[in-house]
Amino acid sequence: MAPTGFDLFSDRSVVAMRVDGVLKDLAATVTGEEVVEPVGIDSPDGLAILRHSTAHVLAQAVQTVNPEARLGIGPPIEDGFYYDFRIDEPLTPEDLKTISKEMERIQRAGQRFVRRVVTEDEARAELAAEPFKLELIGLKGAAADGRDGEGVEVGAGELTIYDNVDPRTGDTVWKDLCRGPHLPSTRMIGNGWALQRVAGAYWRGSERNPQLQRVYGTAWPSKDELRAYQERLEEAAKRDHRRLGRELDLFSFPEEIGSGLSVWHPKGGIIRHEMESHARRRHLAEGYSVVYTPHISKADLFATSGHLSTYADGMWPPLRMDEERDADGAVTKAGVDYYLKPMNCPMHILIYRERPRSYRDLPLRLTENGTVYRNELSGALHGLTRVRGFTQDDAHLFVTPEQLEEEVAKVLEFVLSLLRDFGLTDFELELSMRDDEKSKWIGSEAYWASSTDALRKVALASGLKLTEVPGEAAFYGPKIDLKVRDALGRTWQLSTVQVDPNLPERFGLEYTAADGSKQRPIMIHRALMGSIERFFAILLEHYAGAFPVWLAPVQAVGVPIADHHVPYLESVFDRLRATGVRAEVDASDERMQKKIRAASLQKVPYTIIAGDQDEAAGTVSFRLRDGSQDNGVPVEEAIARITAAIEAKAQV
RNA sequence: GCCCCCGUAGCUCAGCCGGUAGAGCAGCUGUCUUGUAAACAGCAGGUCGCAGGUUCGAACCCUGUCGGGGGCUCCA
Repeated sequence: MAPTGFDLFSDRSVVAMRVDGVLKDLAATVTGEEVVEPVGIDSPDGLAILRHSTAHVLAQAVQTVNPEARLGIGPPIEDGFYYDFRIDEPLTPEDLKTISKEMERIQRAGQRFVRRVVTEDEARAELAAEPFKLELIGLKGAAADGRDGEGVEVGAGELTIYDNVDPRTGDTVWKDLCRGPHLPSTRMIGNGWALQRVAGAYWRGSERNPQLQRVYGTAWPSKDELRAYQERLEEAAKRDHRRLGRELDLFSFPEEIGSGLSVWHPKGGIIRHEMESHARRRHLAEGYSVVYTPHISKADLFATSGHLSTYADGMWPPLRMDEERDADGAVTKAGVDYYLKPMNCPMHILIYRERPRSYRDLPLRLTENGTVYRNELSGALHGLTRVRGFTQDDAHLFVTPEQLEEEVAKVLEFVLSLLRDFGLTDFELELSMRDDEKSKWIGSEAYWASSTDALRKVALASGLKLTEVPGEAAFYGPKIDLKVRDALGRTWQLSTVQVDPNLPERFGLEYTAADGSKQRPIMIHRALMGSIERFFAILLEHYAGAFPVWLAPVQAVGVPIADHHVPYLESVFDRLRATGVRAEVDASDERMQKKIRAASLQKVPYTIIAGDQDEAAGTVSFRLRDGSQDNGVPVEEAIARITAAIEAKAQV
């Protein structure tokens, strides 16, 4: 008899195997000809299998508790799994407890996951009560027919059903259409899992389809790993910028103003001001010109740019100006529609077009922190990262085709350098290109080839990790996106550099070349932080509120040991403030311990303490955010230390 | 926009089956003057998001609406 994975691997942490590169259940047989590798539960594949099997147990539990529940899909995802159900009554947190109990019961029963190959007709008969599964069978059938190009590989495989078999009776207690593989038994799931929440999700991701109830869960090889994961979530929650924004009094979203529209409090305002003014100084040094444009414009501008035809849904509704009506309400004079701007580029283009341009003017680099308004879906709004009004640190560079590559290189170098100033260091690039689906793209083959090539060269020269993604380009040109990894290891897409010959075309932009001919410039769209609000949120979470000294809203707080030390501390702090340090003495009627605690909760970089000893010696005592002390520092040195840290953009 | 959950003092939260609200912190006022994360006492603070409805009576039940959260969707 041919051996199975169970014969080959006795180690209990092996949950599946890879046979000639294909994942299989341990129960599968091998001939001895293949290359067979064990899949440990700790490996990425093993974890996915664990989570997938847990999702199955969830589904079985839901159908046990509520036999009316119909099954959607239940795949493993990062850190966990989900399963979608159609249930008439919405699931409550109480239901999750009941379901968890049932899942534990299924685990204890030690049901075996048994793979069974079925024909399409058999599958349809067995799953007649599961409309969504039938739909999946139909999709797979279509793929097998070769009608869907990418389905060939998938379609070549068989339809399989996994039976959950009671080991004592040998009865099949539950089954599900599934490709597998699975753990050998429900018992191997262990106790490292938890159900997390319920959410709505459209069937197969389309809002035209019915909305199902999705149960999210997480699963790990052990309870300890589950706890560690839960602690990571708690740590992330503590850093949530919405929470820190409130605790540190940085910004808010007054209901009276409207959803997704932020106001910046003094402490948030000073941080943002420092960020913006530093960036602006560097832009000026880099040959950019600062421009300002209004927040609204007549509809024509966005008709010319094309935004109104392709993006009207994402724009705020128009404001109608100067319309006149008679007593009956009939229009006697047509009004003009104005729109809040969703992008700055059309206005920058108008600045370019304001006078004839020569090749000597190029590259022309226009930059603006331009506030734009987009009508985001209410359900998509999220703190500062997804809002309806935000400020782009936008730039539009007008170049000759010959200048494109060199200019893109300079932009990328500049972007990286400026992001490093903010303490971000871990970057990756993504090059979005066209694919072969010709109808989607405008512009010549030669243009795509040369511009994509220019971006690729620049990206490779940066030495950063580069991923090429065909098909992801804008319809008019390729782009480079820059992703950054934060202190928690999460990646954020920040900067983007896009090549665009389309808008210059639409607006008929020209420059006079050296030979006197009229030529069309190419435009480079470039956002660096992207949205300043979102960038701020990312930095806030990256630093957990403990900003580097130059960004900290209050850089030093003075804590007198007793009231009569206030004048001495004030004399030191007067000098600090004179050098531009944001420094305040806490002269309130509180215990010094409490003042230290307050400064600490506000994440102030330097707490400066002085009592009799310091006053007598002409020194102060430092307390840093990590609780460390440096006592008896001469005033002169203390001031130098703080100003040096600000100057160096140091973290302390 | 869709589904589910939530909305009580500046913040965090309590308020059993309907009987018109309570704590801690923060604030203010006093007392105490103290070497590295919370002194003590007192005072003040809410038409329970808003608008309707049911009821003798609503923070609590119903409807709508605004706002928030988790997802889905979208992201030129």
